[in-house]
Amino acid sequence: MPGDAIRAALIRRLRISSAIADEDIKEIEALPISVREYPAETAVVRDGERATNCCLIADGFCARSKTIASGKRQILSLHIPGEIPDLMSLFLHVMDHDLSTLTAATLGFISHETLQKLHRRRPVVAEMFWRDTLIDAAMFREWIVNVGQRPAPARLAHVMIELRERLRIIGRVDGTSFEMPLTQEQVGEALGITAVHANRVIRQLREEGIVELHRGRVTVLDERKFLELADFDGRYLHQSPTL
Amino acid sequence: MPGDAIRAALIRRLRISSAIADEDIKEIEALPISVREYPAETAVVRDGERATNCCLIADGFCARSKTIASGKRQILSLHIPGEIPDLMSLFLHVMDHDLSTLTAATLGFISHETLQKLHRRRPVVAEMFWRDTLIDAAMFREWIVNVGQRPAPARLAHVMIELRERLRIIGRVDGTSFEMPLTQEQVGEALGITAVHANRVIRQLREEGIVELHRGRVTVLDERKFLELADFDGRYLHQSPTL
DNA sequence: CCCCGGTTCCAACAAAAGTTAAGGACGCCT
DNA sequence: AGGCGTCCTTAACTTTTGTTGGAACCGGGG
Repeated sequence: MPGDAIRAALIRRLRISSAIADEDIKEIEALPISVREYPAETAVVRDGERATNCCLIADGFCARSKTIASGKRQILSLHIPGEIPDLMSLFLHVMDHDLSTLTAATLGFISHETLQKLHRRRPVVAEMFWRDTLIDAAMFREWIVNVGQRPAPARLAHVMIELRERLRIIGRVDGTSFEMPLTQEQVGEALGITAVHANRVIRQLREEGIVELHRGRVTVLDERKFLELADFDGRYLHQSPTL
Repeated sequence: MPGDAIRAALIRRLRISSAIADEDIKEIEALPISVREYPAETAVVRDGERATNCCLIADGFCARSKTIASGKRQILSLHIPGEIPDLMSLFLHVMDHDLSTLTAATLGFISHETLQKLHRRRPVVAEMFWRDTLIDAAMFREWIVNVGQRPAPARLAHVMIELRERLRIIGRVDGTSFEMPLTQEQVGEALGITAVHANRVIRQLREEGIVELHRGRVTVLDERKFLELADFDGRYLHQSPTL
């Protein structure tokens, strides 16, 4: 049954930021999930749509974004397996942004109704999910700082390290390299710069022997320089449930 | 009793985004709140601190911000009376940013413990507060877009209009003008530009007869041009509880 | 196998924003 | 009234980023 692996990924991730009781795990494991495959570069939910489900990433990468009147697009966050990128739609039914796949992905859908019922039955689970949406917001805050205050090379390094720290938790970092399946166009949209400038910045970091980004994969060349450039403090990820 | 006016402001605001039952209003009115006065430009909670209370703005303006290693500061949001800017601390106990006053302010503090108990008693109230934190996140998303994709003059106009729409709800817009008590330094920190450039942009909008910002007060000179420049779509404020 | 479309890469030029430096306005305190 | 400090204002100059246009690369489909 494919749903099982999905549920396991979710539970593993929730454990990182909250402490869960066994009965609650059972409840989550019993959640009805309908699975669906998506090709790369496809909209899952669109800005303005009314959502009735939340979507759990079983496999693949997703991104959230907003497009303004001038046609420019801003990527707001990247999402990896085990995450529920549109949990917010549970109470904000009309989407205020897009959710789309970056790579081919398999997604599990859980209806809002099911989740609401679970929350009434198990307030602790509700709090866990609430906390998850709060971490989501914390990541947005850091993203604002990144786009607003850091020079472009540091912005790129920071996004890379954030992604790496999250991938590490699900065992998806392979030595000095990990996946970041964005085109340079999309890197630009994430950093608030043009694709041309994204290319310049990527090249600069390569030439300085700090980090390489090639075909959707990041390879760190000099960890010390990389960390120093990124100015990364992972506290905002709130990965410790004890605090 | 000073607490009453505070509670009333909170309830009025919650009503905008959620439908509330009478019993729930009674519960909120019964919440123990300890009131405290703050001078302008003072930290309320600091990045890294452990919070045990949430803070309700009774009067005055506040802002949330983060400071990076290089010393640069990014303002993340502005807050007005009736709001609870650090509701997120309820489940993210260690602050990942600063909350400080912009003007002299009177703040009401509600302990996390009290709120948790209320949530267990009244899950609907918990959902209301949850929804509030989700709207907070929606505002962060729009802030990312603003800083990442809009040219500086549009950024300024957008922040102004967002603030105006929120002030309007609490009856704080006076014809074509409203309060925005930021120094030009702070305007720069909000928009992700330097104070010098903030000055340039403010002057430009004044010279073009669009909007005037003087001594912490915005006066709109040409509403049509102002709206057009800002590219504002208020959907992200999620002000309709019916949707 | 080659062609095609989307990336990646690059250079030259234009525009936006940052830096530095300095004078002016204004409120506040004595 | 005078002095002081903060904010605002402006100019000249530098750096970063955007724009335009084009060449090279690469993978998939005919």
